[in-house]
Amino acid sequence: MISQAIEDYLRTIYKLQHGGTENERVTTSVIADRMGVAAASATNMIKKLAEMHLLVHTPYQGVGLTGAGKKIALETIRHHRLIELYLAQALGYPWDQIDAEADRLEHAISEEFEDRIDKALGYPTIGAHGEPIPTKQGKIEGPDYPRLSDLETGQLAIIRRVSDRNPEMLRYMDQMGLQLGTRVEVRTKAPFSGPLQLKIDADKEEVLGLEVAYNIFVDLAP
Amino acid sequence: MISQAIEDYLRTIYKLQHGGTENERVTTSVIADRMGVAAASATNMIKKLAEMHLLVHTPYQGVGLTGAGKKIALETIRHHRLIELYLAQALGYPWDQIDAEADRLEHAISEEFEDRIDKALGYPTIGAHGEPIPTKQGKIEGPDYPRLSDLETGQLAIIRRVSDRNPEMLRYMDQMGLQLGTRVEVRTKAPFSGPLQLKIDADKEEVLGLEVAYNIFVDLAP
DNA sequence: GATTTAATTTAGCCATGACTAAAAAAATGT
DNA sequence: ACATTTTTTTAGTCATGGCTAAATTAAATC
Repeated sequence: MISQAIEDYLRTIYKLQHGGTENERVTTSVIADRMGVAAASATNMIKKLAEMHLLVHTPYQGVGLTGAGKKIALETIRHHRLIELYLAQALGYPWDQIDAEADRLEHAISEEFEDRIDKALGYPTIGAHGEPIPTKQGKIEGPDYPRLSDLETGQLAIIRRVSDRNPEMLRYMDQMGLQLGTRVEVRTKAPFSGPLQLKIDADKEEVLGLEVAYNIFVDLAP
Repeated sequence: MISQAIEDYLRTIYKLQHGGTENERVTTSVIADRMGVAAASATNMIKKLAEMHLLVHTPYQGVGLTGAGKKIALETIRHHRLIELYLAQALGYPWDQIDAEADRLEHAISEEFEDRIDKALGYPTIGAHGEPIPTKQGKIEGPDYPRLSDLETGQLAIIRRVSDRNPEMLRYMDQMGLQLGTRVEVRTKAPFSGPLQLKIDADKEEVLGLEVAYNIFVDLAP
């Protein structure tokens, strides 16, 4: 049987394989860290998931999801993102709170519920933080946007996606007026990994640290 | 800690104490039956709940909730009924499906979520099957409606509440045009616990079995 | 009142998924 | 190359909440 814990692990592993910087090995300790459990607990679950053929484990090396594992991960991610979007759009939740709430709800919903909120939202393909929402068939695709921190002085862009990992950072972005669709222009970029000076929405100028900029993905304006 | 299982047991026990016919003892076997578990499992949980002072258990006699136990039960019932109503009103669920869905969701929601759907629904006091919704403070009150099966020939009444226990029965009521607010008139009542002949909504006549009528509560029209 | 039946409890087991402590393997430093 | 540190795994424990089988108590029947 597929328990909640299994779903959580698979989702976490999927996101580590993909979301993260390319070609990083997905190791026991990274998984344990993300799941907030002890390394031994992660080892146990990895062993179990390997026995269930949901992932392949090379001891001391890391894991990789199988087709079956990926399928479950994507279903779980779909649930999660649909719920997030529903919380934001239908119930007016701010975007820094939806991840935590969706974490709890995603395991409790039925297919019926998923279908109904999907319909209520108009069959969306993009989540509340700009991430692509996997289809019911388990397809996921979305553009590979560059990070705001990679832009050069003078470049103009539109915010298309943000990392949802740190709620405090999301709140900070809100404060700065940085949302999906916001137009930003890099006025100056300080050397040695310094902060960016941004023009936001052709409106106001702000200084933004590189760590925040690293978690914002943009579409280069033509 | 208050686990999901504890909440489920307390809610079930509360409903057995109140909802049911008066003065029935709430015994281990009745609880086990309603929870769908073996009697021994219920015994274990009852023991645990008694140790937590959430109920008082007289061995071989039955249980009674303490103030603390009742409080948790009512919170859980509030969650459940708010979710049910939300599913029906906001997502268009038919009333025979909301109980099962709410069962799964009720343990997953936060206070924040409860507050938001409460607000979205306009702070309702009556649930989707006509049951009173406990307040946040744990107060619950509602009229004691007579059962449709207790009416006499010729009486006119309005449906105010139905039992939500049997989804199939709810579906049947729907088919017959029996909903909250529906006006019914008892045309004839067959003797020896026979069926009722009803005029529904001054519209059509139908014959209704006594078991169904027993699960419908009505307001006597003046 | 004795016996049978039904309800309840006890005893002991299982799966899940956490944990700590210790052992083993891999990576790193000198 | 060898010692140290870090990562991973193994071993063994715990709490939760189910289960069955057997024992006990209460209720019902003769």
